[in-house]
Amino acid sequence: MTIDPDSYEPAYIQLAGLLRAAIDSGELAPGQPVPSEKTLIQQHGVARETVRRAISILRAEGRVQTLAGRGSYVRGSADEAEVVTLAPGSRISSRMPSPAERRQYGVAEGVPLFVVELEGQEAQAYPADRVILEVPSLT
Amino acid sequence: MTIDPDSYEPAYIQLAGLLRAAIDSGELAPGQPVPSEKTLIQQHGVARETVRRAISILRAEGRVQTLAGRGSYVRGSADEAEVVTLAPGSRISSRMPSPAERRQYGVAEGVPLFVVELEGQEAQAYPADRVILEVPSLT
DNA sequence: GGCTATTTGTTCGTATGTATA
DNA sequence: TTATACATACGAACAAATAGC
Repeated sequence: MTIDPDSYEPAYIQLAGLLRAAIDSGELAPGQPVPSEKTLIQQHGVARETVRRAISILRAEGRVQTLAGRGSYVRGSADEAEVVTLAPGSRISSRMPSPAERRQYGVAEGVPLFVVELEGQEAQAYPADRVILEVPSLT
Repeated sequence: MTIDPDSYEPAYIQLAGLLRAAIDSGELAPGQPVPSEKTLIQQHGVARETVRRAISILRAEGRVQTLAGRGSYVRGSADEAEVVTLAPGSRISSRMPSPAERRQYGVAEGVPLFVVELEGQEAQAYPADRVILEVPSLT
């Protein structure tokens, strides 16, 4: 699989696609490191910015986790997600957090934020990569 | 308000903060254009990439909308959001969509995706910038 | 503790293409 | 057509974090 610089599709999108496919196929299994930037630059003959943009896409999709000075690692599909039960009448929105919200709620870079609002109560927020919301069953 | 290149805080984060504050304070009102890249480069004495990264942050937060060849514009806070009612037993997660998902569900660039799963049914997905999820009241 | 190699993070410069006015 | 503005992509440099010795 190679990257076509003349494609209508930007190189960083192509590279993200290659890496996404490798993850989805199991070629890159959870816990395994994604090849380093330098390796990807050499393997695909692209610039560093192209590699970094591709990685950032996978990070935002929750597929990999990047550690400064170490590398990027494939995340498990359902690693450890806390289940939060929703109260009746709750309204849920999701968006990217501001830095202040990232700090306040402990949200990783590139990860969306859940905002749960309930009439007469203060809004609650959760990192979307570590929390699943649940509507209680009737039983 | 100025940007300090020697700060521990990256210049693009500082600039995003300045612009965010300008939007939140109403100095930049909904519908108004954000200053152009060239203007921001000159006003703050930073490189183009610094400006572009700052803008991309605001875009991901849903605060601005960027139109190629024109500029970035401040988005209205609660423009028009569809309310989707959740069935009992639903489980909700949120993440950035892959390109295929963006096409399939009509999600704008930099906007998270809601994924609603219900036992025994196919998962449903919604663009998080146009949809609010609601847990029905008991009444 | 330090030192070194590796890797990611940030910033600048430059160039080309595309879309809009 | 020209000017403006955003999108992509290359190269380069230095800083910061990490790991191993």
